[in-house]
This record gives sequence, C-alpha cells and structure tokens, in this order.
Amino acid sequence: MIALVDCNNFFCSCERVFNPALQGKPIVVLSNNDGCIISRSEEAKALGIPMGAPLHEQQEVIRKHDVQVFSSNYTLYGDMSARVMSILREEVTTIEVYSIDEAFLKLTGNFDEEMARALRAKILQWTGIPVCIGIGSTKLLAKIANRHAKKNKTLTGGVFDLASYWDPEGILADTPTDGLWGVGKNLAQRLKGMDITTALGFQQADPAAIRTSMGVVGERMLRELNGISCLELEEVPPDRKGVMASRSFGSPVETLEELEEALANHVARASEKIRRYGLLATRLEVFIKTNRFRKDDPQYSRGIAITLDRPTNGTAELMAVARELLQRIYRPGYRYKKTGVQLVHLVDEDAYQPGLFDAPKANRIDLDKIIDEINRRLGDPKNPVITRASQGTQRSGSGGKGWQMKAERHSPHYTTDWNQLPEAKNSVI
DNA sequence: TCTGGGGTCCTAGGACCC
DNA sequence: TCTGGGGTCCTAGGACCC
Repeated sequence: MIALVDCNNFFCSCERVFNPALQGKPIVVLSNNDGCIISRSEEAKALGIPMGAPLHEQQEVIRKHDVQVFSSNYTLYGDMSARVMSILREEVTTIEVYSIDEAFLKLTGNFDEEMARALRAKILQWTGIPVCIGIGSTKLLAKIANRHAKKNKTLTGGVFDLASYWDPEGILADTPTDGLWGVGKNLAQRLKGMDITTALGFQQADPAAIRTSMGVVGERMLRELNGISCLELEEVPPDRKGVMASRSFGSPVETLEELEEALANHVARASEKIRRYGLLATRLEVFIKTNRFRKDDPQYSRGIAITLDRPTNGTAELMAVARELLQRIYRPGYRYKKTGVQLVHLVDEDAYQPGLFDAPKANRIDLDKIIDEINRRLGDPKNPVITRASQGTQRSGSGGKGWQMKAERHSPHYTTDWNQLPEAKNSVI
C-alpha cells in the first residue's frame, strides 16, 4: 500500500502559520514576478479565482472581497516543507519526497486509516499545515484517493483509503480523466476521442487501444489504475540533469546591454546552485524570447548551446561564455520578455578527473582562450578581470569512481572559433 | 499595462559517423 | 526510376508535473 500526503493550499497555509489572523480569509500567493496566482486558500477558490490566473485579470474580485495577496517566499515554504517531511520520516521508513508539498509513503502492514488520521492531526498540531492523505495500492490510485479526500473534506476528514473502500469503482467513476495525474489537456482530449472521460472508463479500456493511442505512458497509467504497480517509489532522487535560471522582465527590454545584465544575474544564480550541489557543467545554453502573449508584436525565440572544453562551475568564465552566446542570438528590433541560462551535462565534482575528461577535440569552446581574450581586451595583465575557476580535486591513481565523457562526433554546431558559430536562423513568425 | 519558474521525458528531422 | 543501416548528437518544440 502507498499513501500520498499532500499539503492543502500549501503556500497559503504557510503564510497563515505566520499570520493566524488570515485564518478563514481569502488569500492568494503570487508567482515569482507577482504575475500569476499560484496558490489560493479555500475562501479564494470559493470566489472563483482560478489556478494560474494572471493577477491583473482578478483585480476586480480581489478588491471587492478584500482578498489578501502575497508575493511568494520560497525560503519560508522550503523550511515548512522540511518540517512536514521530517515528521513523515519518523512515521515510515520508505518515503519519496515528490515535491515541495507532497510525499509518497510506503505503508507497512499495520498502517490503517486511523493511523493516517492520527498522522494528519500530528502534522497539523506540530506545523500548522493541514494535509490530506490518500491510500491506494499504487501511486496513481493513492493520488486518486487523495483527490477524493480533498474534494470531500467534511465527509472524509481529509483521509481516504481507496483500497478498503466498499465501492472503489464509484470513486473512479467520479474522477474525470483530466483530473488524473499524468493526464493533461492533450491526453484528456485523446481519451475523449475514445469515449473515455472518467478514471473508471480508463481502467476498463482495451489495453491495446490505449497502447496505440497513448504509448507506454498510457499503458503504465492503465496498469496503475488496475492495481499493478508500474511507478516505483524513488527514495533517492535521481541525479539532476541540469539547472536553469531565468526570469521574465516586468516591461519589455530591447537592448543587448539590458539582456546582458539580466543574464549575468542568471548565470550567477545557476553557477552558485551547481557549486552548492558540488557539480560542474560541461554545457551551457542561453535563450531569449519575446512576449508570446503579445500576438501583434513580431516574435523571436532562440536558444544557443555550447559544449565547454572542460567542466566548470566558475561564475566568471560561465558568464563570459554566456555573454558571447547572447551576442550570437541577439537581434535588435524586438521587445524581449524573457532570458535565461541553463547549465547541463552536469558532472560530480569529486568524481571528475581531468585526465578522464575526453572532451571533443574540434567541437568545443576553449574556456581559457575566452578568458585570455577578455582579459586582454578589458584588463590589466597583472590584475585579470577573469580568473580560472578551480578544477576540482585532482585524484592520483586510477581507483575510485572515474567519470568519463563519451567523445563527441564532429558537428557543425560547434567550433572553437567564435566567428564560425552558426548564424541565427530567421525565427520571425 | 500586467499573464512564473524550474523541472522531466518524448519526438522529429538534420547532420554526421562508421 | 532505383539510391544501406544503425547509431549519436544537435535543435526545437510539445506535453506533462508542481
């Protein structure tokens, strides 16, 4: 059995913990740029404020009903999350922290609905955060149970065990496919085309038909609905594939200088993040885009990536590369809305051995060359603008967990010569 | 006028390699 | 007219998640 513990209106609940006067009042929490509403209290939901709604579209309701509006405070939410998770860890040995406000628990034989109710009360008492708990024989069924618990809180008291319920099919029949975990707008539409609109219909569908129209993803969900576990509990989160830092501009930006300034911030944040994780990046990507909501504006969206000749997490050298990349894709005459950077092909700093780094010969950016170039242009030789980042721990001998990158084949996208970087394609739509 | 950020996985076509 | 097969890596975009 699997339990899904999900915090209710998590960000709003966190704000209330530190301001109990907000109890019972409609409140919302905003996205990063204060652009969208990403968390709503029950009272705010009752006013018809939709999830993800742009703030400016809701100003009327907010004013009329005196809805309290908060900018997001991720430090606070992360801290509250850690408190909730630590309580869960005391309860069971196997737990997957799925997101900031959700965790799957692997239940041992004696864990029943009553224990779940006690756990829920304990979390509320110790942290002030209300949660709902759903129990099922697979992750997907636990998700469905959780949804039912949340939708019928007065009836369920926030806890629902689908596995021991007398009429599980009734619950599935009550769950629309577009409320299913893993089914978005598109897959819901595809299912509708097969006359499937509820989880029950999905559960009883022909496996071959599901396989054909939805591929392995659909088949996995079908099995999970039938109590055959296909999604394992991941106790240890898999290695991170990449780190991104991006922001939208409050008002459109047109000059290269403004984009560079923003990008410098993003590179600083991204590199700081990988240093904290003890990682090095071997590849860097920069992108810029115009405002897709302004249909009348000419649109431009482009990204460019480059493989580095050695892994690094040094802010200055990554910034130098990012700036060069930005110049390659920047086109004047557009109103830019967003820019960002991605550090990918991450390597564990401790496992990295320079001798083992089999970087491509022709298709790479020579970091030192760039650094020298920039220092020559901007700096005084005794006092370089940019210095090389440390290269991690040099290991002796061949023992230990060596990291080896597969040699890359020649590709026209990569060159050591900046002047030979590919011209931006005409992306005007 | 204003409409988030950070992820994963998948697909498809082109370039390239052997 | 017909014109390999199998693989990787690239870019770009879609779909989904919270």
